[in-house]
Amino acid sequence: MKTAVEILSALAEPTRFAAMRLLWDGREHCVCELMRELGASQSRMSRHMAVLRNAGLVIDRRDAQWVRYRISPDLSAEIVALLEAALALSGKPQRVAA
Amino acid sequence: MKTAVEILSALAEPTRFAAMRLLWDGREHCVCELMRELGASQSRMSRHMAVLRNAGLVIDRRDAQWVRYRISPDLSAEIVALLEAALALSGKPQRVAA
DNA sequence: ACCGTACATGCGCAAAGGCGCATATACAAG
DNA sequence: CTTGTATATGCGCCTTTGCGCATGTACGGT
Repeated sequence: MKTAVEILSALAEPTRFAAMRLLWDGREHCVCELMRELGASQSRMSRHMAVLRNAGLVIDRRDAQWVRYRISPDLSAEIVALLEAALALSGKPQRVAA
Repeated sequence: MKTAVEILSALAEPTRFAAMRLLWDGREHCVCELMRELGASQSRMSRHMAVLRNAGLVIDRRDAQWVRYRISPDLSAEIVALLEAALALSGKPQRVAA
């Protein structure tokens, strides 16, 4: 059982959030691709993906040398709504209250 | 301008998240009330509220000895959607992917 | 068997975050 | 002006977190 705070913590990091954005296309992405796209080192990317996996947000699958990550197919509707809201937010940084 | 990660970071802490839940009724709440409800010390509560304020999620108003906090009235629809999704999540902890 | 690619992880370090304690500030009341 | 209540903040401490480096592991190809 993952709490809301656990989910939010997993998302509250730039590299992880960017990875979720990339994975949000629903397709599989290997770590090497995420590394390249996000300009992250190998160990760094691997650890961040482990955090997202532990949060239940993504799943991984071994495919030959590669490990393919994708958005967990078992996400609840509530979590999907949270992710959609967060990703919608990222495009347009918010003006602070007047 | 607040980024999605900044918003998520502000929410990714149990006391702050709980405070947002309390404030979500739209009314004003003084720090002393939040302290009592959440079982937090005075300095702790004060600092957490400062984080939420800096994230643009709440605003404060001095009223005699008290400082009344409330949800910022200037939240974008996107942030409101994020908060609603997060708060909806908190009631029902999520089962991890099978 | 050896090598190359892809990924995970132990280790140590440095930075950030959360906390308590004490103190400072703001305000009301007497 | 002093006292009491409410809130903010400087300071130091400790824990957590993110990172690089090196190494371990998994797999395919030769």
